[in-house]
Amino acid sequence: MSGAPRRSSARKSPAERAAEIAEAARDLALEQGLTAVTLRGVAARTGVTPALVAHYEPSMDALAATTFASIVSAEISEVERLIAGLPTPTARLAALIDTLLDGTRDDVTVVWVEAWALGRSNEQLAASVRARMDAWQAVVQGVVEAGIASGEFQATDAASIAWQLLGMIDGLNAQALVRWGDAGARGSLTGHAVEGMLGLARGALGGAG
Amino acid sequence: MSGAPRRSSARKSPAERAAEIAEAARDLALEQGLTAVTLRGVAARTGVTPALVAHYEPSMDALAATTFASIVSAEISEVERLIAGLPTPTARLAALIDTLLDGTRDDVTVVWVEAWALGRSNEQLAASVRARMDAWQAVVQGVVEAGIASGEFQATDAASIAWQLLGMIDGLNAQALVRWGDAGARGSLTGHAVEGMLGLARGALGGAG
DNA sequence: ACTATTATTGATCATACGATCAACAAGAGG
DNA sequence: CCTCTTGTTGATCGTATGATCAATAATAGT
Repeated sequence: MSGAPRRSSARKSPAERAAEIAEAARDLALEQGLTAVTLRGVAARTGVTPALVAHYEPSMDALAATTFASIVSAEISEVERLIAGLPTPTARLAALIDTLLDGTRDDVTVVWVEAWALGRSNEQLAASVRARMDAWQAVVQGVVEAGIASGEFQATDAASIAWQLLGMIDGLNAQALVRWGDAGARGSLTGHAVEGMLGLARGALGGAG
Repeated sequence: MSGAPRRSSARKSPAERAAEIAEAARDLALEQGLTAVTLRGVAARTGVTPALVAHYEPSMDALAATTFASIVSAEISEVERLIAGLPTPTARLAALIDTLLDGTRDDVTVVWVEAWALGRSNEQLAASVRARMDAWQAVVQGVVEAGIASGEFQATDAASIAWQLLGMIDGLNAQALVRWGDAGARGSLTGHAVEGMLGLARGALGGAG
């Protein structure tokens, strides 16, 4: 008799419930894309009513924006942690390229591509996309600047190079989304391309990982 | 009195009407994105009833796919025509990169980005995207192969290089969609990157256009 | 123990989407 | 001029979305 289905979800503190909703939205976005972050979808995943989700979130546009921010921020932190231990800018850049192109983050790529598309009708999301792009660029720019300072890289405009590299990575990952099959030589060719931008000798970035 | 609004649209031959609908869908996609290619949207633009559009198109998924194919095919033909007159593979590659990154095709870029996103729930569109990507890749690969044959380019895997270059271009254009403001150095940096891939001397691709 | 607060629900509204079908009307063929 | 074909419409169905609001129930405070 103890298993009698409770009609209403257990009452929780606002902070706890808000965290639950945010987590449900995040998981949903990673599994099925930002498009799946819907009022009813998030509600079902959290185990509550659509009305409660609406009660906690100002609007679904806003939830999409914060969900995107949460996912990408985590990605950035993860990569920062990964390259922090490496000794030289060259090694850090090679590792960054390698990990971002190894195909283990396709779920995040889906979120990026959808965010670009949805951003055209969701201004909050668009703003969040711009902010996260800036954050990514800052990370890459930092590595490039360090390489210039140490004399490893022959270049002047670290900011533009960072944008260029991110564009390459995003484009290749987006392609792989549709063309999963030849994820092969992505890494090493990108390495050669970056060597060209940085005035490095061929193979300086170590080819594929 | 002659201006009495006719209740029904003038009757036309199926071929003519089908062409009207296709054109309306195309224009709509270029102006507002593939998402705007809706039953009611296309109908309003054509000046007919939603039911008539449904009568001519097997499904809206199919219309999205053919509309995408139409737009991208036109883009490919245009670029092919543009580079056909140039003397060397180096000049053709430089012109190709330059025209695809000059920002005059942002409407097509929107269609591409939306197609990547929508393709996840529209299998016909996804197939169309794959086909058009292959077509683009064939064009670029042809130029690269010619450059290898003539000895201008130092490379072996023309196919992979073509994919890499297209990925770079797509990614940079997608970025520019959100970050329109610094469209500046895209071109020349991409040139240096490609020089790196092809074993060319720095500046061989002529820098920015 | 009683009350005030508020987390939570059920019902409902308005909108937009794709799709179908009987009925109408414009033109073609005899 | 009449009839048959068919391009075209109006109405309608089913679904999915975001959003709002009065009512309920569980907790916190006294």
